[in-house]
Amino acid sequence: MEPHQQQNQQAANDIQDSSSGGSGKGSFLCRQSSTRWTPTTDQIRILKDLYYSNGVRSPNADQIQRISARLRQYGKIEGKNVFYWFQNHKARERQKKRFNTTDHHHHVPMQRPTSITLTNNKCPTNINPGSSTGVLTVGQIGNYGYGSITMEKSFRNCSISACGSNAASASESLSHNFGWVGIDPGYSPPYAFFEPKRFIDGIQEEGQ
Amino acid sequence: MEPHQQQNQQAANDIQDSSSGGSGKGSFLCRQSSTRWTPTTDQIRILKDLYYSNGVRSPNADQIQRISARLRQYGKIEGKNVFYWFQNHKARERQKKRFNTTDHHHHVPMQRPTSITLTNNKCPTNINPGSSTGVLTVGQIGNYGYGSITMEKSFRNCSISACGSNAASASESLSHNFGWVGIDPGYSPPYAFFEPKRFIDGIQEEGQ
DNA sequence: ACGATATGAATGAATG
DNA sequence: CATTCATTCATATCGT
Repeated sequence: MEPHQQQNQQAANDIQDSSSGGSGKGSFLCRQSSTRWTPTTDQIRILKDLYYSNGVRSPNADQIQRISARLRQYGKIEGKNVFYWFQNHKARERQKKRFNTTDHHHHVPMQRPTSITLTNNKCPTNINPGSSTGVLTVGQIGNYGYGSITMEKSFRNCSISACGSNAASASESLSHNFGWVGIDPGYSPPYAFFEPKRFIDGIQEEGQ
Repeated sequence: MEPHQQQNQQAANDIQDSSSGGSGKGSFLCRQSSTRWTPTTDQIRILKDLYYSNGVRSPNADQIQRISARLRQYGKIEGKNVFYWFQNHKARERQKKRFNTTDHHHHVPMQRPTSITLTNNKCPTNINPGSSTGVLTVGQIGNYGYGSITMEKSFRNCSISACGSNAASASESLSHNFGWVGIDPGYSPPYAFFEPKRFIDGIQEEGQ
């Protein structure tokens, strides 16, 4: 993100409203997919300000509305744009950090290398805490627990296959089984609607 | 959501299994590297059909079993996939509406007409309904016509051609729409198949 | 023009 | 059910 944002851009704006245009692109009938939202500098500035100065990471619906309403002054924008922006910004900051922690900053492709892409995420053995790339993290409004990037629960990375327990799951891959985490009979979550664990195969026991 | 259906579909994934028919094809071992389910177009079509035409929102374990069994003929799939699909689809439909609408539906104790209810079709560039590749379109079905299954996209190096034996599935797509898993086509109960309230709070047919 | 990168958008999978 | 995370696709943009 920081490396270089798109600095140019006309603030002007807002562009074509709908349909239209046909800017080149070759295909008409572009259904909204073309011309994805391109934030203006002002919008980006405000978004980053919210992100870094106000600690906003995952705004809820209400906040999103407010934010998008505010940003609308600077160009066309929708709620989902704001939503995705925060999602992406957060995810990418994290992702970038993940590569940077264990190793020195190298130029890692980190993106599908056009080849094998095993994408084997190395379980970050130790994420060095406190490397908040300039994040101020003031206050941390009402977020859930994550506020700072540093304390993210990245244990999720270890993913399903490895983390665990036995490698037994690897065996059934040829069948129709589910490499899904083993069920834990007897485990009844408080908020149990029915979890997928229940019906996966033939198990599908009673309703909890 | 659907403006561009992506991903290489169809299974065959499962690691390098037998490369029957895989032939040279450039690089083998492309292997999709993803452990997550990638629904085929047919599977998506059916799921949407269930969702929009049959009002299926939160199928219970039993329904999930049947649905997944039915979808299995179009590609690898498991119960949890169906479960998650409905969960996500429903959640996103709501969420999108939530932060995109100008109207705050805050719990107003009484019916106060003052609410704005802009209800503007926030749908960015609404796609004309009914574009869902010929699904039946019974009842009202909110918009969400985004079908665009025909759209072809650039795949990555890892082509999926070897995947085999589907492709034919596209043909029958228009016929058996109503042939729901265990139900006789022809009699399509609105929401008959799931019993009201299973073990959780009934949420199923609330809205639309 | 391409190729690489940055980033918007979408969605499967989980968790609370 | 809502929220969040991870992954991947699609495309705008920049560099050479």
